[in-house]
Amino acid sequence: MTITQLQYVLAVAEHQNFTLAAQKSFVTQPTLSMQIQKLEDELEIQIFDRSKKPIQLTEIGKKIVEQARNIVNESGRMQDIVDQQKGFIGGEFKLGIIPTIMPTLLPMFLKTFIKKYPKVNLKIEELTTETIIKRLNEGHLDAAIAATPLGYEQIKERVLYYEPFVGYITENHRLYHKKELETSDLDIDDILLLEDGHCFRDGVINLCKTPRAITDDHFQLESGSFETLIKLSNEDLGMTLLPYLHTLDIKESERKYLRHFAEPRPAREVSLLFHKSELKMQIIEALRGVIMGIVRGAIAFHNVEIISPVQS
Amino acid sequence: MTITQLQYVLAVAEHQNFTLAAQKSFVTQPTLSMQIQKLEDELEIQIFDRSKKPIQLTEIGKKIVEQARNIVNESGRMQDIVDQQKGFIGGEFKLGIIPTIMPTLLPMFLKTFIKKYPKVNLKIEELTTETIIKRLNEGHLDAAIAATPLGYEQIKERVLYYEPFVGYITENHRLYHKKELETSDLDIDDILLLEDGHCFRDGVINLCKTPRAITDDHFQLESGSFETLIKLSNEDLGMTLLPYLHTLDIKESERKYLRHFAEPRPAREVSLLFHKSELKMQIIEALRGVIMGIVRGAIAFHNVEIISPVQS
DNA sequence: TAAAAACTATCAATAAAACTTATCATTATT
DNA sequence: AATAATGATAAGTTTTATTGATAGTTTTTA
Repeated sequence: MTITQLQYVLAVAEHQNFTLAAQKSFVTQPTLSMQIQKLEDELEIQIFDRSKKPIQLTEIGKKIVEQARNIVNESGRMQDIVDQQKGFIGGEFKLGIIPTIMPTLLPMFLKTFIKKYPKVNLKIEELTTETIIKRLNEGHLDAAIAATPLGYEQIKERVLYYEPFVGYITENHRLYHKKELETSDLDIDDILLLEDGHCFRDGVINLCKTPRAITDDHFQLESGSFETLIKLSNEDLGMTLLPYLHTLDIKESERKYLRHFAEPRPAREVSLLFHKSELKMQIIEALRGVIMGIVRGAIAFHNVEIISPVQS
Repeated sequence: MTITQLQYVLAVAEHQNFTLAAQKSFVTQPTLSMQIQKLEDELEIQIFDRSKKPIQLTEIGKKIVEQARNIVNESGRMQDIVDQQKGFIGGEFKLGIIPTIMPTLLPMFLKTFIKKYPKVNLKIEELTTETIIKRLNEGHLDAAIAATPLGYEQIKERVLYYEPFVGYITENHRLYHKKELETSDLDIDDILLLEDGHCFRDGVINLCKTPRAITDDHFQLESGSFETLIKLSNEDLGMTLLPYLHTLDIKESERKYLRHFAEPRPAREVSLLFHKSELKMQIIEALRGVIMGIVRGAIAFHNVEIISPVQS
């Protein structure tokens, strides 16, 4: 049994197709077929059920894949150990970010990060939370930034900051004349929300359970942009909640519609996610350090109470 | 990086000698040298400091070895997974047993075990607790039976049974005329004990802290046999404590010296030990099943209160 | 339903690697 | 200083992984 064979198995398990898996592994299809057969012969089991199309894992195959992933991960960590010892922070690093965090957070830390760690070859992708989890489990992402808590067994979460929501309320709304909002003011049917996991923290109001928040009788919204929400809100279709950082670049003419909350402020928890195998942990820690530093900076220059990073 | 290379590294780390490590790995010395160099080149670090004699691990080398052991263990588990799926219980299994448990316990379960699991090629070695821990960590033992608790980070313990101690008290001893002993009767300076970890359980009296129990002013004892203790006791050098199973084959003429304890009986905890990686877990479970069954049997045929297996 | 496409297995040839024997260089031991 | 022990190096051999070509299936398309 070789590590290479295990990598081939993982590739086939993932793509459910020998030819494609071979391409992704940068070998020809016969190479991959033969190596997998060799492994199957050695273990005296069938890993894949080739009669089904697309190819399926056998029962035992699923366990083999799980263990193979484990071994391949642990092998990958060998280089991590060396890097860590050398104090080397570098190499390819794939980071996923959800759409509602990407435009506000990324510009804040990217420049600082690539300047501080020039040897890291950062590859950033905008992905949904669902895709992020899948990619992290498959090892195609090294880390991700998303709204939490998610509570996946295989994924670790490190809170970066809590981002309060700010109400966006136009003239004709019943709450327009309130100076400060209370969580008790909120009527769930009256708020325009995005689909991804916004959690009002500490269980004040937990909106996690509404995967597609906007399911009014009249319309459904699947856009991922707060711009859309603002526009809809301007059309008097309801109030909306914007994460604080998004409110920083709202047009001057619309700022008058912003209403902050009184304590306890509803907020979304934004965390750095990574696989529990903790591969490339030095880079993850470096990234976390940079972002947390930036967040502390943001507090200094803006409203101290707006962004509250986790104590540590 | 290959699994074979990692195995070579482990061999050298263990034997501190390339030539010997090569022999143990069933390859020639140049093969091993070259493969290790290749790995060092690939990782761009030195794993071994060849200037020191015997060869030493570098700082980073120690971490590499730790991770290598991890990967090799996980690789070994692949066959376990297959075996488990097939319901196959077989292959080589190396079991260590401490000297004070070996003669009484082994005859009780060996026949049953090899009959029930004929495909297991059991290799049993009598070893000290210290050696057992070392071998389990190095992967040269699959499991062991010893007095517990030991509390090693890397080693898991599964209690097999609690074996009460029975006093052996000759005519001239002050306690000879007591029908039943109390733990409060015991005078630690007056008892002949073996060196290995006898623990009076539940903190009644904890003798774990006396690594070499017999350190009288007059003599020291390093024998590992209760026979010796009995003979010394017969010479009026003090009373002794014998594990219950050892009292079963004491000569008729000496049985009159045996004194059982009143509750709470001091006892030693006897456990099955194995590495936390849980390699060959099916065989370990099979072994545990057989021994626990035998212990239950012993209770049925002897004194129910003598051996109390852990509830489960 | 026949033809085309997609996909995996097999075979022979080749490139890469792991391994061996022989030998050298260096470091301990006598 | 001689000897033994030990690891590195070199050249040659064996083994293994990989490739390109192709055959055999199954699925998709026309």
